Amino acid sequence: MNEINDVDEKVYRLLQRIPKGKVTTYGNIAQKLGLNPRQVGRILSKNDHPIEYPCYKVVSSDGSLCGYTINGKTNSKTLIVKRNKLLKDGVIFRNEKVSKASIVAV
DNA sequence: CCGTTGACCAGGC
DNA sequence: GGCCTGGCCAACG
Repeated sequence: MNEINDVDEKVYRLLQRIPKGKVTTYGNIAQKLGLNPRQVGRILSKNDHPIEYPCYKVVSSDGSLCGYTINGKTNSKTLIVKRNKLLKDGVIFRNEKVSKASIVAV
């Protein structure tokens, strides 16, 4: 059972606000909500809602993909899923990283 | 209570 | 651009 508290809900709201074809960073969200970047990652890893919320639209500050937990597991497989979702959204990739042009601030 | 562990980040080289 | 370091701070055992 994942209970959604206030902070979590704010994070998820911001996710839904990211334009199609764009992504944002953990640090950006953190700053927006006055949190530590690590706390944002923690929230997403513990309360991932891969269907309802586009948590895949969050990448590291340098554009590289991290984590992406599905059903409590994080591995190369889930990482591929994340990349595919981003590609499908029209996000531009530069090697294995998201191009800076696709990273937007919320 | 303490040490370890992260879906991080900025700065220095 | 990549690698390393220090800082960060809640959660866990």
